Amino acid sequence: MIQGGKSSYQNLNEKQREAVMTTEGPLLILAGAGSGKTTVLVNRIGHILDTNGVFPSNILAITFTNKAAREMKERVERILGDESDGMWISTFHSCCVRILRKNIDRLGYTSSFVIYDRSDQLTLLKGAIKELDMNEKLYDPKMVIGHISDAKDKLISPAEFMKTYRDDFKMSKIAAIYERYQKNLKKNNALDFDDIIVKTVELFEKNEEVLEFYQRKFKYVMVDEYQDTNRAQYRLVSLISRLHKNLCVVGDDDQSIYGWRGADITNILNFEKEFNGAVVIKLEQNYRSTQNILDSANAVIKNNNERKSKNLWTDKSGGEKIKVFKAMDEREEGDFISRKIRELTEGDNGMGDFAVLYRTNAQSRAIEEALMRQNIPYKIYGGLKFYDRKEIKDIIAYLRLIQNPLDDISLKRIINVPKRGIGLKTIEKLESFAYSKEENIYSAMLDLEDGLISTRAKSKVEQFVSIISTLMAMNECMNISLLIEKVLEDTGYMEELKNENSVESQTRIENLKEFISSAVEFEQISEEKDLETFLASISLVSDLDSLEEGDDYVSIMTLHSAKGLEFPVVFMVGMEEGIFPSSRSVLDEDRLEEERRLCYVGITRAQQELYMTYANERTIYGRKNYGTNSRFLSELPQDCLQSYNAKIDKIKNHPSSNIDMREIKKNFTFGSSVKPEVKKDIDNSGIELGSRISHPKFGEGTIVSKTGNDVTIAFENKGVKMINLEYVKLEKI
DNA sequence: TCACTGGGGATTTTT
DNA sequence: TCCCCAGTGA
Repeated sequence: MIQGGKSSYQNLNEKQREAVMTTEGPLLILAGAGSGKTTVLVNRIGHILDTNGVFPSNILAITFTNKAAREMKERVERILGDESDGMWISTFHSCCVRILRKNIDRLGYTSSFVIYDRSDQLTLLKGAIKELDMNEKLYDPKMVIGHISDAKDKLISPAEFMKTYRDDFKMSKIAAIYERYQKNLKKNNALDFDDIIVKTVELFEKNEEVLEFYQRKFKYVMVDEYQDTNRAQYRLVSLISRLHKNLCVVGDDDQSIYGWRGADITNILNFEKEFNGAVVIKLEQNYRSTQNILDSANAVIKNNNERKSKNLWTDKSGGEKIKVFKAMDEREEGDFISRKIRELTEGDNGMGDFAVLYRTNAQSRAIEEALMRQNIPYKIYGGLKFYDRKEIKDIIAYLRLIQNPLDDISLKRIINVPKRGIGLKTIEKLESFAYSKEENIYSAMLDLEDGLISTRAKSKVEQFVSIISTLMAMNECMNISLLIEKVLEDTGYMEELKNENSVESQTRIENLKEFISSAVEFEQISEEKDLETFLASISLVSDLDSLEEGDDYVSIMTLHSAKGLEFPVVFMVGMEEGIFPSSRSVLDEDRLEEERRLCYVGITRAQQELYMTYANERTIYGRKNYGTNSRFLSELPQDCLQSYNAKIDKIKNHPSSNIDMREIKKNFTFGSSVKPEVKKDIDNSGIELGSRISHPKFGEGTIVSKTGNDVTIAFENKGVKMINLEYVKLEKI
């Protein structure tokens, strides 16, 4: 039945084969970096299908990224061909969207729901705060979104949230905002990213027969990157697999770097406890990197306490040493990298062999400038995403409104884009009118009462309605790419851009054209070709999906974005205390361990060569900072290293800083830009870890860490702040 | 309604 | 430093 079926398992190592053969019951595969987990998953799927009575449609494989899903799908198709039809290999989100489209009416939404991204969320949330007559200054929307998202990750409903924080003034206000926000989402027939998971769980828990349907369907469930799952995803997975119990999860606790996004590392650490009779298989043989690279990665990660022990090994012994370079500043750091790349491309390496990885996006500029100076082609991942561009968001807003007229957020976005003389006042009136009738803005616009708005405004609104309703009719009979062109034309959007005739408007037009071609491509490859599916698919993609390895350019990106990728030569830059590990994590053991895992992820991206660089002096947000080497550098084994010029210092937090971290976290404020007051007026020798000082503005505090001229101080009632000694005079107490 | 300005804030972000 | 947003004046 399967081409090359069993015989191909001969290429697997013993552990891998064991993982492939273990198909029944709960299975945890601890797959170290580069240990061939996708190969195992793909072969395992093939093996499951060898079993009598199992069909492709009985298999569900879940990944986090589209890229991973696509890769797995391709590889499965390669060994199974048409046999793979009907199998679900998709991301958590697209799998849930698929389920919701069918059944969400049971939760009071309609199947034409739209998906809100982060900026839509923010708009909606600000509206909710306003409706509740609260002050945005006090309830910072980003902070509130954080709390809401956190709650959703943990499946905490607004009501439960309220109950938990009944006695906490501020948090109970946030609970009220959460409740209103959720109500408004529903009113707009919209889901945010978190809802996609949460609502699916809700659907399953409230509708036994729906759950049963999927439980029966999916006899075998596989989850990739299990270390990144949150509570909600954990719940989802355990619900679906409860009947057959054939749940296989693959993950690496050492690569858990999304804790701050709600990923719950205990999901993987406690798997054996949660799922009775679970088998655990460790894949420790690495096929990617040299021994030196692996030794370094192992040595760094060994400093973490919270982990399942694991030791990567390879039969590729030796290899190039890890090269450490100390630069004067970020400019020299960049030049070192571009020189090295030039040098190595004289030999066997192509531009596509290199990646430059940094901790924060802000670091990309110095790197870009250096690469440009040497005329090195590069591609940057992250930063402003294609779908985040204004013109793309505008056209998407039009499409969303056409699909789902309940979507007030999209309507408000484009009602006056391009300018049609419908101003803020008019929109406000329309909104409160709609609100009073418990309707959405668009439907309110369909039958306007006389005298509500001026006749001038009224005729403008009617024009707008007529454009949209025509487009809605067109959607019924037209394919998407054509519809998009119609939208751009009929709304006057394209015309306005053309009239502007600037370089900027030109790129916007280019981007819109690219958007149209993405629609054309969608029409060619997708089974369902309706607007609904198109909009969902673009809400669920990221720029990272477009990364193609082997191309002739250097890839530059954050360490987070690099997870799952590999490159022959990797540069990890900005290896300085305060940058990496970030100054926000050095005070907290858990966060520091996550930074260390991020470092582990970075190191294990390298196949042959790894460079680590740091700078003495770095300008951050227009201010000079002086740094010391990252503690992670000092954790590397000496005999794996080759240093150009660096003497690596050991970094330690003050051991006896007997400060209660929980207390500090409560009112953690960071990076208050302390204005230059008194110039260098401090005897640096007076600043020691643990010593008590007094700050002109913040009062008394204790010094908890020190890097160059930056000291971090825990203040009695102002939380923790980082102070640059160059600008502020501190008095020793 | 729109263009300008000044203040404040600025990890990481698979979907 | 650079970008976003709220507030202001024409």
